[in-house]
Amino acid sequence: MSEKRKPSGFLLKQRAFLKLYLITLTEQERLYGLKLLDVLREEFQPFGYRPNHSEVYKALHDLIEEGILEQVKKKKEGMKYQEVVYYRFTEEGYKKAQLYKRQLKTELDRCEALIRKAIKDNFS
Amino acid sequence: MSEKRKPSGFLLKQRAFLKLYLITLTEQERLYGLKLLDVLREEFQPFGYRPNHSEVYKALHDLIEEGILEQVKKKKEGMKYQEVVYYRFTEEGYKKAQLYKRQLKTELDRCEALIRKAIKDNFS
DNA sequence: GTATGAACAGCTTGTTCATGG
DNA sequence: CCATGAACAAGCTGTTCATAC
Repeated sequence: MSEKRKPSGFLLKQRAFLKLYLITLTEQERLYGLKLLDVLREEFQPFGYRPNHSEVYKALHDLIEEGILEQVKKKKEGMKYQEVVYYRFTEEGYKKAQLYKRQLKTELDRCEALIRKAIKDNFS
Repeated sequence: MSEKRKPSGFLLKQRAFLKLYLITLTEQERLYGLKLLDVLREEFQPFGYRPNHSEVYKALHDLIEEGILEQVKKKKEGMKYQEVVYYRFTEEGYKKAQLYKRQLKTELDRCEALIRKAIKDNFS
């Protein structure tokens, strides 16, 4: 009775989108959860997109389960006691991350094409 | 306890996307449910998107509830008995539809910008 | 088999709660 | 207050069932 469902292939999901950004941000700079959320919200604010904290944490946890990232618990800079969770690539993780990014590039190109088609088909 | 949830403003939903196409197709040519589905599937097939029949019906029903479209039950061309449901704009519907399309144009532009930003941010 | 529609079930995601510093 | 995480619940969407021709 419980079958797995095949997605119709509409636009990509928020979770995948966030995972892509989290990989790229990890390549650039080591940050922790809520700080990543801040950065993302600021980046997307002009685009009317405001992710919530749970989605970011779940995306990070997904990347851990896939063996791409691992946690590093550290004291927050300047704080004596506040411990926060930073992320870095695992041994195998960077290679896996590059593969994931290549897949997402294809997916983003597809979505862009779909949206451009809709603009063309409905507004020309 | 049951609050309405505020969307985070990620990409537009499939339902809205289909409603836009159904309005435009109704402007161009009068068709019925499953035929509209055929047309849409053929259009999107190169883009890996294959909507299912329920989503198309639900989108049509939404447009009826919003007072944009109405049903016209007719015999299928060449068929004596097979009755199918065609759609046309209501009296007020065409004006409402143009408003909806203007809103969707803004939304599609926003989504395109978001995707282009993601490509730029993650693949440059 | 084609067509329409509703009911159901699974997936996605936003809100709330719990714990700790 | 900030930070992390899990539990919960609402919303979206794919599959199945029912009805009719």
